[in-house]
Amino acid sequence: MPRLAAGDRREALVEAALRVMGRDGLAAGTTRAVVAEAGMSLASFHYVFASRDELLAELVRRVVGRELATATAALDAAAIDPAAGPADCLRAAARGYLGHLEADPGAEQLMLELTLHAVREPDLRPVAREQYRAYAAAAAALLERAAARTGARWRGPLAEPARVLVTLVDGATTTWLVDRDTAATRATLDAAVDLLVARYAVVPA
Amino acid sequence: MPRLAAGDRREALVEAALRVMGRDGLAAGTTRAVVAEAGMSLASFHYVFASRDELLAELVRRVVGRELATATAALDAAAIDPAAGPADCLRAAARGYLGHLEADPGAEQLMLELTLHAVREPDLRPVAREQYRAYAAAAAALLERAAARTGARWRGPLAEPARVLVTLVDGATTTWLVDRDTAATRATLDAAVDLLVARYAVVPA
DNA sequence: GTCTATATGCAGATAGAC
DNA sequence: GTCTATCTGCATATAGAC
Repeated sequence: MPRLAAGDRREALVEAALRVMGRDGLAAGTTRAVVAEAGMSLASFHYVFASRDELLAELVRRVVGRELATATAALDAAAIDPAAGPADCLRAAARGYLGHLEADPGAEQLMLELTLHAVREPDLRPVAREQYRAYAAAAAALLERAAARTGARWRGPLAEPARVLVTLVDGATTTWLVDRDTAATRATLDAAVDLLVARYAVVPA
Repeated sequence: MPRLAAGDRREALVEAALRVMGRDGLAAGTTRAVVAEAGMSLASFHYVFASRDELLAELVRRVVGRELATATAALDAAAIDPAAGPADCLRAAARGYLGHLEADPGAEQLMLELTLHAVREPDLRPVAREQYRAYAAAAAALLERAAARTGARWRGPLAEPARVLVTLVDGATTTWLVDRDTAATRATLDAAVDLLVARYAVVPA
């Protein structure tokens, strides 16, 4: 193995962990499985990470960052049609998410597993809180953007509908992972979006 | 230890597992930890359960049964006020659930951990599906009862709003477990109930 | 920086005496 | 039916040569 900078090695290990744990679950992502996937030795792992939990914390931060980037990109793409209303934008974003979930279910399941694990571990709890603060902020940004692009506006503070949105995506993910009923999940999200817009948005005539 | 019938021993082990895993998580619920909690020897475990997964399957079935009983009881209690509408009933049921979640967060977290674990294990996948079928049926029964008690009725098949309800409760649970913000979760559920009723219910004047 | 080899401990499951 | 003792394997983490 060539000599790698510590940062590059951390990066490679995070990517390997994502592959292994996405495929077989958080519990299957042992340090040994991760280094095998990365083609490294076990000692190299502990050279750049003090512990497995330190890897998990970095994993969450990295994936959340990636998700946020994907979400804003999807939203921008959805708001191109000038005749679209905020409900159309949000529906398109929801479908985008659902497509991503279908394409790589393991990744989203892993995030849920990580969240539940982090909540149990005192050292990782702050990471989970940060993760959900980021989700809420992203949801608020999504709502704001959907309104701005369609000339609508939202009643009251964004925090409430943003939290409803996060709750819905979380719940829809869990439910879909169990029954894999994409049509039903799409219907649920579509209905939820309509409800959200009906209650919180002011759409110009 | 006295000689116990196999059935009684299974029951005792399931209860012990619920305590240990509710407290410290699914991963901490090793066979050894469970038998220690139950005050039994390790061999007794394998005398009545072929494997740990068999215990987990029975665990899910038992808790789901208990949850369904609690949910219907709470609904009946909520529908006593003759002036209540379906939204009032559902709000009361949501608050009842939230109270239960606050009183014993570990139990609900454990159910989520079990669901995600079951989805990964081929042998347990059918258990998870059964669990969510039961949730959906319970949600439909809840909606039906809320309508019947208040003279309202639902538009279209119950399956769609029932799925929305399950999704919401799932998502609200995850979100609450992370930030423990009861007020925000209550607001989310209240808003969601209003939305649900506005879209799906026909309330008599 | 990178490796092999190892320390240490706990997991699920079983053997076999009583 | 119930127990102690044990088999077997894998976990995280570290020591120390190169």
